[in-house]
Parts: sequence; structure tokens; C-alpha cells
Amino acid sequence: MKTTSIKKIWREGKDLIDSDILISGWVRTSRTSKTFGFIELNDGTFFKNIQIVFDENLNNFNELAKISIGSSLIINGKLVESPGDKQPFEIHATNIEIAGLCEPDFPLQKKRHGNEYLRTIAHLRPRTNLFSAVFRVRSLIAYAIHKFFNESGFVYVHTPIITSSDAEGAGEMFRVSTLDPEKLPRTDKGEVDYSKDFFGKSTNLTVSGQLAVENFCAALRNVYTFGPTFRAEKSYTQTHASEFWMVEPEMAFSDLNDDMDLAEDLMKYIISYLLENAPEEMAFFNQWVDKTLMDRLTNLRDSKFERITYTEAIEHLEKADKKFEFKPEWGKDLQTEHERYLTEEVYSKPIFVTDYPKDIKAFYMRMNDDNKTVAAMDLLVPGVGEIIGGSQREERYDLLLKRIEDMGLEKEEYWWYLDLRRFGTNKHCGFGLGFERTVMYMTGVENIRDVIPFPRTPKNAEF
RNA sequence: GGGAGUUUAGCUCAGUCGGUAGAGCAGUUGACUGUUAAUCAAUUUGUCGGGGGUUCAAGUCCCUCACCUCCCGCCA
Repeated sequence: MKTTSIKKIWREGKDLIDSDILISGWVRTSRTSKTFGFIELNDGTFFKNIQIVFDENLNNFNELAKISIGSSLIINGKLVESPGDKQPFEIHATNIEIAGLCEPDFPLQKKRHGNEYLRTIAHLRPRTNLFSAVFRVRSLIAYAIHKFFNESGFVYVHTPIITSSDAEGAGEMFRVSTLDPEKLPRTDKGEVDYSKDFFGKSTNLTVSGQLAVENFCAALRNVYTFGPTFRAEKSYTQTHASEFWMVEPEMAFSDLNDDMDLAEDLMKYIISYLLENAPEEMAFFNQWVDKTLMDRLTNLRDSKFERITYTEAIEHLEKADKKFEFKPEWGKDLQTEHERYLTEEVYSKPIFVTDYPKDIKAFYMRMNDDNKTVAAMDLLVPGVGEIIGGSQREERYDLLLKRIEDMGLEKEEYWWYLDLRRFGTNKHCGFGLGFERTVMYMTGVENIRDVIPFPRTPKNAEF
């Protein structure tokens, strides 16, 4: 007999009433009286459980009466309408095979645990309501992103994980090497001789796929990369991880407005997809994690994102009643407190901030006509802060070269990136969307470590 | 890199003025013919994060190390 998923039972329950079915899964909770009992079983296919009713006619009733939470069962039975008001149907078991008992030191209990504690048992936490919902939604968001780009004619490009260039000077990188740190080869000058390393040069884990994907943008037009990214900064915050995933689209013959349109469409698409395909999970988040979640998401889906320039943002901040720890000043980067004030208090919705001073942005961003600002945009959202960073790229060879030199970068490292500006250059743009920050925003979960299956942060690579 | 806080039972946490450690839940045992965080009764559990110091006496005060958490910076 074929196993029926609990998802199928919940979705098509009425059609299955009175039929014999086979299910399997893990005990979430059980309640037993003298001659009968109830088991709530979760099989991983659906957020909700199914209630199993068993009685003393089963030959292993005594064992089942004290079944421990977490045990795995294989159940034959009949699906019937339930007299209880908490569920429309239940299964009257005709046979229950105990596939694996759960030993008494199983750490998950029939009560709420703190997220901090659950992080220490990351191998078991996906069995909880919250984490099963988070990781199912994480998967759905990833799928929605691919679906969105695919339907929009974008080509998915796998950019390299191991790179030899410091892509944007984006901070500390993890070194990739097969050299023995105990006996490093040295040059005559006493420096480490990377020509003896595996790739014959110094290599690192990628901090961004953007420079690589731009090359494909000049060939396949609209492209995106979506993969793991690594940053070795010692960031102890709720929104930073050492290993995270990033979505980076790139569009040829497009400007910053096209870029923002794309970002806005993508965010809205993801929300619509989740509301349609994960209603149980979203309702759960709304009830237990963030009571404003559904309102926030539906508002975002239905509203136009605000677009303001950096200069306007500074003006807003300067005339604000609020006392900031750091005084807003044109030419300095916006502090987190500034960003939060703008997106949470002034607009109460996502906002794009555009046209930042050139000195606080990366070398590849396109110089504006004022010669002071670049065509950059950050998308700020309430609760999470910066979720997207993007720009129109500098397509003019001379200006790009000058920026590389002015910022003290090695132009030899970027020869192939500069080539793009020599061989049929075009106005193009793109952005990086923090995948985990998106999951946080869509679920209301406040810590990035709780939306990554096995999070990596400084001093933590357990599991 | 800078700053703050936390660490007590399996989990969540209380512990007053320094006087030798407690609650709820979980677990275990029993009762119960429709429960749903089931209920009721009984009951077990501690190197108070590690090390050092002050004191007649330290979970409590001081020093130090570690871990975790949070804020800032860096960014996504």
C-alpha cells in the first residue's frame, strides 16, 4: 500500500473519508486513557499534524500508551471524520508499527523552547513547529525567486565559489588554500609563495558573484546568480552571518530605475507566492512570531515603494525631532539608526535610497553627472534594515579605470572586468538581495541564525 | 575592531541584607471511555559556567578566563 502524505490528507481530506490509508511520521504529542489514546503525528510534508486514535484492540497497545515524543511510527488505519472540534478528521488505527522509539533524553518537549536553546540542538530543531515552518518557507522563497526570474526571461548563471579577485574590496575573506600552515613556502623576500598553492595564486571564497555575472550579462542579457557567499567579518548582530546566500540579478541596457522596478517586482512576487502556497505557515508566524506580519506583507505587496535620494534622506534626518547618536551629515554613510528611522518611522514601509556620495560606495558604481554621487540604491525595510544593495554599473572605460586607480585597487586584477567596457559596453545594472534577510522579513523571525539550517557565525561552525 | 548584558535542575526562570538552593514544566509511577499544551495524585533531579580572592561563612562581594546574547561598525 502506498503511503499517503499528511499534506494530501489535509488538502483532499473529504475525498479520502472512510478509505484505508498508510501513513508514517514522528510523534509530536500523545494522550492516553485506560483503553484508548491519541497520538498527534507529523510526517514532515505539512505544517499541521494528524490525530491518530488507537485502542486496546491493538496488540501493542501497552507500548503505544507510553510512546515517547519524537518516536517514529508506521500506521495503517481508516480516515474518519473527527468528533473533536480541533480537527476535521482523524485516523482510526488498525495497526501501528513502532519504527524507532525516541530515547528519554530527547531534548524537545511538549512546550515552547527558547530559540537560543534550540540553536544548540540545530540537528533537532527542524522538528519544531517554528523551524519546520521557517525551513519550508525558506525553500518556497528560493523556488519563488527562481520562478520569478525564469518567467521574466533571466538566465541562471552559476558563478564561482572560489575566486582569485577581491571582488569589491567587500571586507574580510576566507582564504582557500592547500598549503600546510605549519610549513609555508617562502619567496626570496620571505613572503608566502602562493605560486606553490593549489591554484598557483592566492584564492578566497567569494564575497559576491556580481563581477562574474556581469560578463554573462554582456552575453545573455538578463541574468542572475543565486548561491552561497562568505564574509569573514566578525559581525555580532542579528542580521549578519559568515555564510549566507545572495541573489544577484544583472540587466543589460538598463538603468537604476529599471533596477528598482525589478527589485520591487521581485519582493512583491515572493510575498504573493508565499501567501498562496504556505498559508498555514504564514498564519502561524502571524500568530506566534509577529502579529503585524500579514498586515505588513499585504501592505507591501499592494503599495508602491518609496524612492528618495540620499541627499533627501539626509535632509529628512537633519530636520528630525529625534536625537541620533551619530549626527547625520552629507558625505557620511547612513547609520543603522538613520536607516531604521527612515523606513520605520518616517515612511513605515520599504524605501529605496538612491544616489549616494561616491566616496562611500564601491568602485564599479556609475558616476552621476554631478560628479559627486553614484547611481546606487539600497532598499531598506522595517525590522531588517538593508535588504538589497544595488547600482547602475560604470560602463565607461576611462571613468571605471580612474575609479579603480583612485581607490588604490590593482587594475591588473580587473583586466577582464575592464574588457567588458571595451568590447561592446552598455548601460547595465543589478543588485544583491540578502536571501536570509528576505526570509527574516517574510517570516518575522528576528535572528538570521534562526533562518539558516546550520548557521555559521564567528566562533560557531558546529554541526 | 568598540561597548553592554547574561551564565542557577533536562527546559523556562526565582533566589531579598552574604548564613549552605527553590518554583513551574519535562521525566518516572499510578488513576481516568473522546483527549487536543488533556486532567488528577505521588515522586526523582544541581560541580549555582571555570579558576582565584575577601570572609567564621559566597549562588550572592572582588579579580580573571570562557561561552552565549545584544548594540555599534562592516554589509546582504
